[in-house]
Amino acid sequence: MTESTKDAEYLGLLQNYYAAWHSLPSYNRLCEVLGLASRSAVSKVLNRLREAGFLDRTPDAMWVPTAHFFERSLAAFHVPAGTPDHAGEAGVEAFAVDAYLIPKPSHTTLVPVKGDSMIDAGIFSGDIAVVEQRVAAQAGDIVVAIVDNEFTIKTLDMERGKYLLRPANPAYPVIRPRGQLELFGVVVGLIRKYRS
Amino acid sequence: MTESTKDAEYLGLLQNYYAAWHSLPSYNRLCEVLGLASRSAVSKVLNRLREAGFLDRTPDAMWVPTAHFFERSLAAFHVPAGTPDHAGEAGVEAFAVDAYLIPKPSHTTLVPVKGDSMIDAGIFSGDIAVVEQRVAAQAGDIVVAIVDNEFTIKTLDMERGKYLLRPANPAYPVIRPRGQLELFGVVVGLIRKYRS
DNA sequence: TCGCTAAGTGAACATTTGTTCTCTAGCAAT
DNA sequence: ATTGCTAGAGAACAAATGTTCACTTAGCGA
Repeated sequence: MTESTKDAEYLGLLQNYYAAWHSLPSYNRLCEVLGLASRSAVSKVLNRLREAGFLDRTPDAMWVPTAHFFERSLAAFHVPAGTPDHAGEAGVEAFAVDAYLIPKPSHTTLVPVKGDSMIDAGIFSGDIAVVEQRVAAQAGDIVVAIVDNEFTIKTLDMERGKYLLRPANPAYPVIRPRGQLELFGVVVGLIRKYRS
Repeated sequence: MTESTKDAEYLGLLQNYYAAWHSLPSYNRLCEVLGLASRSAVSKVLNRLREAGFLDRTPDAMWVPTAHFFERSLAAFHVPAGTPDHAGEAGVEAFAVDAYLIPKPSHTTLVPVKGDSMIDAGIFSGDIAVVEQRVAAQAGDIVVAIVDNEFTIKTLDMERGKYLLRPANPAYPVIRPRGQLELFGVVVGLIRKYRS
């Protein structure tokens, strides 16, 4: 059961539509989106995509995307090294962004980054930090801490048995908490979006 | 115009349903999900949520969640001691990450980054670049280009009408393509994962 | 060339959809 | 109490839904 080229194209169109609207359209709309003239053809396409594992149905028979639907192609080559052989573009594998970045959704929060105190660590203002909430961390972890009632992102370090928060920017001072260090969570990932 | 407590509850139920199925149910199903007996009540709830900015409709009048729908306030979490002023910034719910980063799934590839030639731009070895494949780009864009049969990620710039590729690391030279510059795509996002 | 298969068309169908209307119950303010 | 207001119930409706059927077309191998 080879994945048909045409169906892959249909899947791409569906993914684009879903990315724009966060929802799958009705059959009538699908005719336009997929470039088909009849709803019965749409029905067949959807059933094929379900058999391929990209779609599923709710108990109410509504079409919904599966985890496979959200997988993206991950280029096998590295940048800049590597041998492109880009004609084939072979060796792309599936990659689910959400599952990769957020293994524990219930304990994870996305925190917008403000300020440039971690600029040398490649964390810029406007980035979004993926924060796993927990109370314990190790020296070397990048953490979200609460200092003077404000959230701040810094590298956690230890000096003579006491924790301190180290910025990654020489223009900022090291923070040595007076009492207990209040930890919001550990930064486990980073998201950045370019352009608007 | 106060945000009703009941509506907030309805919104939560909707968010739960959406988290489970990645789709909004039909009115009949919504009656069960929201605990209402009549579809007209459902209609009113949805319209209220639209006015509050959590829902919208496609041109085909289908209900879809808006960006607000996916937002989750930091304040919703228990923060140990104190009320940090997080300046009204809000987190985004986990499953929206994918849609946030990848507006055009079918033209997007994820490319692992190797090397430190873009380190000053906050792009490190091991990061994953979100690359939108296209042939045109503007000066200032970070692009994935093909130079000497190798993929490379650099900032695109123009000098005297000719394109050149500028690294974000003084240790690397500017690349001035001899002939035509071959573009693989434009970097529209970045993903980084800390620790394993 | 002949068939075979799969993909797409177009019409018909009973259901279901979402909307609109009127009506009732609860709540708040006076 | 009475008045107003809103949330929700319930019925009625035209319109749209998704499925099924028989039919056409295109591609492929023998």
